[in-house]
Amino acid sequence: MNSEFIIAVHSLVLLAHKPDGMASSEEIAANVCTHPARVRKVLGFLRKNGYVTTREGSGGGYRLCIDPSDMTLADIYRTMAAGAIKPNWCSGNPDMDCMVGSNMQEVMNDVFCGAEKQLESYFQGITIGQMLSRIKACQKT
Amino acid sequence: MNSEFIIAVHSLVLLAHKPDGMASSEEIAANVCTHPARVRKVLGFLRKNGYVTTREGSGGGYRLCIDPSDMTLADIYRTMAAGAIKPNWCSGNPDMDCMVGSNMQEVMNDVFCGAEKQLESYFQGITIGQMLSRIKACQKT
DNA sequence: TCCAACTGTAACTGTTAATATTACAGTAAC
DNA sequence: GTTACTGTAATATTAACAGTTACAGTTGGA
Repeated sequence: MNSEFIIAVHSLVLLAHKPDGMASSEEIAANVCTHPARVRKVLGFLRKNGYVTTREGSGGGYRLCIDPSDMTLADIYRTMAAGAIKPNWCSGNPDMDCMVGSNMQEVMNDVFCGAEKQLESYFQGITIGQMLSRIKACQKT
Repeated sequence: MNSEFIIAVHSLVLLAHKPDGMASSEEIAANVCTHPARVRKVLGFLRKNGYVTTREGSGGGYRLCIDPSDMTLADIYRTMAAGAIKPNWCSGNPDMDCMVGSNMQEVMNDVFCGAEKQLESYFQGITIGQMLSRIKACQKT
């Protein structure tokens, strides 16, 4: 799994938690524990997909523009990490003479496509709002 | 996802397909498209978990010792790639002052554990025997 | 109008993980 | 005892990933 998915989710939860729903890349990076440039890259994707708005210049930053309970991890997965569970390495070779070796890539591909759908349906059931609730629950205990 | 999972599945399907259910690391490696030493490593794991038997020395090799229709991808996943969908990178830090940053690791971990279970239940529904059937179906078309 | 605080991007570096390769000891069949 | 294997460790080699630097473009306010 792509770690940009994690950065995206963490950033959105943080924005949902902030009273004014806004933060700079520097503030988010400190919370996520990474470099501001990386946060800007990830949140740039989220902006292009309509999850946040950005304001450049002094006093600028990122702001959530969707209700946290309407945003699922599946949306973010599709945006940031689609196809991430399938390994980039693959076995066999379609030009091969053997039935197994020549068709394995196609069959394996189908298997991972199914796995991806399964994963997406799981992520579909978790919203950013729920993530925030879970974090609050952690805090109490 | 770990590519050793793919090598394991491919090797087992190949063994299931062979009339005598047997092959050497060299033969398997040529079919999978990797190095024999890698195949030996992966099939060593499978031997330790009781899926294949090996015979050293001349005329030796690997032999399937479980019915292909009793062996699911979930078994292989647990053996070769457990925990593979969770990224090794993680955001936040438990020692942090912020509620979001300090609890994100734990919540994210729970999310990925759930995802893993979901994936395993999907793999549970696919056997090595079915993989071979799918490959035969590919061949016909 | 200039300065300070931001985002947007691209280029580059360093580090880690994945894969390939080599090597050789151990084992079994002929 | 020679040949054909597995088992395993060590060592390249390569690709992926995260971190960093740099700078142009934008905005708000002194």
